[in-house]
Amino acid sequence: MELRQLKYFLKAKELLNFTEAAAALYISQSTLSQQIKQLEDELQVPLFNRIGKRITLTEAGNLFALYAQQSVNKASDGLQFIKDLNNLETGKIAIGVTYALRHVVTKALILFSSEYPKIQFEIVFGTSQELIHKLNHFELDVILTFEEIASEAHFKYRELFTSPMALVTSSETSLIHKKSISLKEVSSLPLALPSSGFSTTLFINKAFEKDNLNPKVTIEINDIPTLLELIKTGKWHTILTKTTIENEKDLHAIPIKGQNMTRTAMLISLKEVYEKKAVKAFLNMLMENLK
Amino acid sequence: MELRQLKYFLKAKELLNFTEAAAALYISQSTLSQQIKQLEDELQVPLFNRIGKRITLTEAGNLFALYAQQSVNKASDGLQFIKDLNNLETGKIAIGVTYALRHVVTKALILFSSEYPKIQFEIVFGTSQELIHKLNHFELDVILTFEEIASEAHFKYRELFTSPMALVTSSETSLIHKKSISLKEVSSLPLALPSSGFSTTLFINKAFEKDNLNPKVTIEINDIPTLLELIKTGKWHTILTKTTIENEKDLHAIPIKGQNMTRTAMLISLKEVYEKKAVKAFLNMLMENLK
DNA sequence: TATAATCAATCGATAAAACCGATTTAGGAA
DNA sequence: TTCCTAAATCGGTTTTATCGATTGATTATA
Repeated sequence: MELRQLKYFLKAKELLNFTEAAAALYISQSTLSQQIKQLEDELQVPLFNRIGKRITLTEAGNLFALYAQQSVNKASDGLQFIKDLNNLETGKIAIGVTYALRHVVTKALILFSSEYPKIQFEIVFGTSQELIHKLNHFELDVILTFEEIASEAHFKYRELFTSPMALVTSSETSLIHKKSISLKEVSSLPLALPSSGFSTTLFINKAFEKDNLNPKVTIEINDIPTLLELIKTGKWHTILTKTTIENEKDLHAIPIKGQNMTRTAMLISLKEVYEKKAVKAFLNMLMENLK
Repeated sequence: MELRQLKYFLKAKELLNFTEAAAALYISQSTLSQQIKQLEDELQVPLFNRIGKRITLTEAGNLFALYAQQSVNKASDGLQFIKDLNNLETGKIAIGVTYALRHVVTKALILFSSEYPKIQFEIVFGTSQELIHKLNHFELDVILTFEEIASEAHFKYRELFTSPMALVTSSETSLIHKKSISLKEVSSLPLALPSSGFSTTLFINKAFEKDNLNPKVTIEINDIPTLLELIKTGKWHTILTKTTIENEKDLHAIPIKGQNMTRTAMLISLKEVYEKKAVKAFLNMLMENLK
């Protein structure tokens, strides 16, 4: 039993005339006869009565038609659904973002959703490690994060922009007039940093180590909004990429001096996994929006 | 898109391993690869990600699988349904009966229903002409009636039994002691007959004509139960086949003398129309029951 | 009533395609 | 590295879907 045969049968049922049905199907009458016969052989029951040159449906034919129609419909529904998927009329995008890049995503998200309102989103915030783990387990389509120390062969990397590492401080402190600040100066300030799992912390700790500096880290915290809350009190300072506090009114970012004190924001996805049409479109819009 | 391909795809989806799926489907891995590829080409989207030697489902694959599964299911449901039909676990039998033969049908009906309780029945009582009309319009599978004057080529006839024409009279009348009665005697009695559309009436009127007799028909009526009601009063007599009043307690049948005074009960069906399994089984049981 | 037209079935031939085995390619394991 | 394994690819074979022509039978019509 094949969909082809079911379609032939349904057309023959509709027209109750093999010759016309064959014409409507763009096949020869001979072919139609044979395919119907084959279907009947498989079901071991005639679907049509052959009364002289006329045909009528048998009971079996009439009842079987219901199932045949549904089978054909489901298949064509599936085809239609895939087409919708390609036209961005359905589908889901799962994005992982490190907190530092949340503004980049939200801006693109708002724009994209107004153009393709039917596309669903799942946004996952987390550390780079967490997100990469999810990416490897096919739970995410793409992640937005800063460059990794070691690049992996099965990932596809797309650079977005660079952002300097910066001392983040309350707008109220006396530091805000400085154009830039050295790592040594930073190390003497009371610091509250993201937990060691965060890539920014990993990155900056390496820099301190290299310069043999001992920063005064009094707080480690794994939630950035809470961290920013603390910084706003003026009692602590922290170190983040400048992008992270782009839209924060009460905070100020002072770039840190040094050659390697900039980081590159990247898109990371799996090289060999088919990239959904919707994801492609979203990423294009996101990158376009950065220019 | 063919059911074959959908089945292949679903098996591959289930095992996530082309080699194993091919083995489970009793086809070569090469064939499976090709058929999946063909399906993907038609949908214009990959269903599987090929990550090294592993495969995983794409979003499209995962969503399409729902439709594929339903399409396959509907087709196999159809097949199963037809099998049930052949096993008499479903289906409908439409029988036309002339009133005279109702006991024959009801007896078989009760017996058959206890063996095949899932089979539906539609019983249509009517005159031979009415029933034959319905038979020709495929509204009935088979009819039970007495032999027709003219047999038609596109009908299939099966004889059941013969039954004498009889004068039917109330059990109270003085006639009940007679073993038989002549047509001439009958013609002198007050008669209530079925309407002229009934084959029994057509039949007996021809016999009267042949013998140049003028029967005293005071009532014609097209409903047999009402007719019998009238006969029970003893005021009238009627002429029916003996079978007609088989189970009537208050009535008595006296066979009419003469060579052609018996009628043959028959099954009539359409020659070139497929006879349902259920109908076959029912008619077998009916005929078996007459022995 | 003969004749023509029509329709489904059948036949033989052809083109299409499903399928297989062998080979290639490449990832993953030892 | 080398071996093992899984999917893709290639070339050839078998199967089958398809066609055109014909047959057989029914219906319409002249």
